Amino acid sequence: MAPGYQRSSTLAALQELTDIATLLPHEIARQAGLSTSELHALRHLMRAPMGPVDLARALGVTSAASSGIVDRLVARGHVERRAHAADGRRTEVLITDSGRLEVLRRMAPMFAGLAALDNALDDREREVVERYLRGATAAMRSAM
Amino acid sequence: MAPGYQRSSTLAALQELTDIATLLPHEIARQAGLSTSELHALRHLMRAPMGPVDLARALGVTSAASSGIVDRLVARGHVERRAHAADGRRTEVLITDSGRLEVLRRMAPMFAGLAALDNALDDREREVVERYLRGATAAMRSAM
DNA sequence: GTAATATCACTCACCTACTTAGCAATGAAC
DNA sequence: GTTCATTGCTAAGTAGGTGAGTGATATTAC
Repeated sequence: MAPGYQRSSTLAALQELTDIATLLPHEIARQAGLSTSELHALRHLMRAPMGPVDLARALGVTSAASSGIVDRLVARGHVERRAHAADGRRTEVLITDSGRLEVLRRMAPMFAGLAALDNALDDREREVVERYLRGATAAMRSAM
Repeated sequence: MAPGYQRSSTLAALQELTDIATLLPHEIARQAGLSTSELHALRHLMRAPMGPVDLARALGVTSAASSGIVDRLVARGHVERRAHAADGRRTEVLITDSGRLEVLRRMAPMFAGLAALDNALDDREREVVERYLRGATAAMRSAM
């Protein structure tokens, strides 16, 4: 936290949360024997299949790096490549059950905790929390 | 977010915040011409000088890597090494004005936004937000 | 006081995972 | 049919990490 800004308990809590949020993917990846890029790739692919170039954009890397990430995930049986139905240039990368499970079982404790936390909020509290979270996101975007 | 868990607006907002929080150091580092490890080193050193091994622990890297990080920051004029007053094995790494400014001026918009957000909370709201943030942190720790 | 052990900070060799540049195949626009 | 754009890859090079080892220094045990 910067000098000149009053350090409040909410700002301290936010700092701790964002520090943990940065560490978590590294730790989950380490447990799963993956790099953080591989883990993030699996997280994106859990939502829907995507092509390597789309995956590159989602991960913020080049298409060359994306090819390598997909190669390594294929080698582990976590994803598979398929030809695109309509566009001969493209491939589609789909997560396998192995890949999906690798992510889910490690993140399940977090999801359960977050769901319980969320369910404990009443409507008014939820509104306050959401406004704060969106405000914090906007504040961070202003430095980007 | 995992299937089976109800996706609420607060969980969506939290997801967006944690994604941004992960991207922000990369973007700040890129703007400053630093690696993310170098940026995090500067953030730690803004609080107090520390030795390379302490810095290694704080950053989660080996002492070899820490030496390299310090080397590169010295080369940029962002830190300096000094001999330790009492322990001949140790050095102390101190941030310079250049290094401090490099971090602060890029993060100032975020700090200002977060301070404004914080100041807009009344006591009851603050209690709700802090409880939520600490709960979210605990949920993430449970997956580590 | 001396020896054994531990710690600090570094160097070196090696490795991983990225980038840049370039290419072949394919699709879009004309 | 030609030109331009996109996809996805390979090859070469780079950045930044680790593990192992080293010398200097401090601490502990005797």
